Amino acid sequence: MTKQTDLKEYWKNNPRLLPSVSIDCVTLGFHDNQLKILLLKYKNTEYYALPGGFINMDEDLEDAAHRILEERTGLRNIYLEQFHVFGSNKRQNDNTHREIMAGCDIEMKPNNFLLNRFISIGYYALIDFTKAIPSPDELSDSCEWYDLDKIPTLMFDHNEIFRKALETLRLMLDDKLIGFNLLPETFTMNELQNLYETILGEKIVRSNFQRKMLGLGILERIEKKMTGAANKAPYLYRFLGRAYS
Amino acid sequence: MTKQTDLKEYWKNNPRLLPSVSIDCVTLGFHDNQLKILLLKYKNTEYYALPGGFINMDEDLEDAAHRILEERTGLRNIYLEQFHVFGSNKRQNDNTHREIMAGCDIEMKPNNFLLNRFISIGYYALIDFTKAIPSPDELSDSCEWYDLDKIPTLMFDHNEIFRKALETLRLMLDDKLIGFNLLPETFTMNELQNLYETILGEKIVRSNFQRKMLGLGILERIEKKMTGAANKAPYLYRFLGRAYS
DNA sequence: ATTTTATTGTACCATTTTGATACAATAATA
DNA sequence: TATTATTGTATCAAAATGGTACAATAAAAT
Repeated sequence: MTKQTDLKEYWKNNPRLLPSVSIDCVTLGFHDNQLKILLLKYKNTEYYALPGGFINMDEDLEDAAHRILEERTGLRNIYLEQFHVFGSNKRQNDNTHREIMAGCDIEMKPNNFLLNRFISIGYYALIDFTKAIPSPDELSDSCEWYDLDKIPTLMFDHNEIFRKALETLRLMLDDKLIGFNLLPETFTMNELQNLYETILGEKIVRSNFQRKMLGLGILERIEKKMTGAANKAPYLYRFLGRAYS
Repeated sequence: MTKQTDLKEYWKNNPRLLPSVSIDCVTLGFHDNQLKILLLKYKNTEYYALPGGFINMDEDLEDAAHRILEERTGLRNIYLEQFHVFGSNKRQNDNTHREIMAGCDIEMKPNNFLLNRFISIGYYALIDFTKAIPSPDELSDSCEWYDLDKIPTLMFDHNEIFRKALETLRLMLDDKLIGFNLLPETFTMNELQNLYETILGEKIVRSNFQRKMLGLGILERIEKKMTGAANKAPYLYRFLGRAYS
């Protein structure tokens, strides 16, 4: 499915995919003290979108989400969580689909698979920015990180999907200790705090944050990190909780 | 679709429903200090199931869930919340479907709609037990309340769906103040506490619970309720939060 | 009519958690 | 050696929570 002719054949015919159901992924990474989201831009259009895809006929929903994310990031065993299903009857737009396909020189017959109604299952993925290798799919010419405050207008209801993902993430952050999935193996307390502040969108008092985190008993203190800065060197920490799959 | 012949026609043919997607509802009520769940039993079988259904081609997902619940309870404007999608590839069993249909004297052709793969979107519904009028669907001969600790083995993955619903409900109880949907218009503090204890599965110290609930500023104190018991009469309260739709 | 009983509403105190400030320690620089 | 910026931790006040106590009271018992 890498060659253009194969691609055309694939999307012209109705492939063996589970009808009516799609997956959209809100894929978050953390870099330069900023939360970033991975977005696609379709070839020869101004349409931005969340990475997404469909479910193979014999594929578990969960597996499909992992497969889709692996194709966009190169990463396996990503931390992925379902957060909502978007099922409005009018969430799609046939013309948009046609323009996207036209951008790839693919003609859509009226009975094309994509022109059916789809509900979309939203997953959010928390990944280690340093390990991901974003790569566009066959229909898009870019797959890039965007700052959360610079998200462009997205296709269909994808902006709403993002909003709901962030809302859920904020709700679950303390409860499930999932923030660590966004950091590399080792990190300083300051990096962890910046992550929390960015996700929650509010400042936290440094000493209290440190007390809380250390009190959870989930951090292993490693050696000090000599940053080269003219001040006391911070410790590095490692997250002791189970690695999520 | 009330007569038997219509029913047969309906299920024999592939109706205009959104393929691959079903809805299952964990419908909870509170009565006699017990949480109850609404379950169906299919005609002439030993199969118990959550009330569920399908989505019409032009129907919003949310609307479909409300419609399905209205058919089983007679209630509109139920408090309904999506909590998870169940999408394992092997969650269904064709023989079970055939037995259920056989119990209704309906023959299933190999290409019958029901024999396709479905993912199921789980909703939990919190309803006022006193207002609901449970009524079975065309395929079942009973639609009844069961105590949570007396739930029989359910069809497919419905026991897991229930478990996940309860887990989500516990998580959301304090955060979203949704428990009130399970009570009638007015209630005593004791009834409210019993509800919380039942959902959370643990005892709460009475005075602290009262302090917490009154402190939220969401309860209006009405007149006293003369229970006829030989003790101080409790106040009745009304929930001041917005009524959920 | 008075006492008894069970439950309610609330006060009270001890403990824990949280919010905010202060300060000694320290890696690099001046 | 002093300076600077940041870190790790201590400390204190305020708020929230857990637990006990007790007066109030509706109906039943005496």
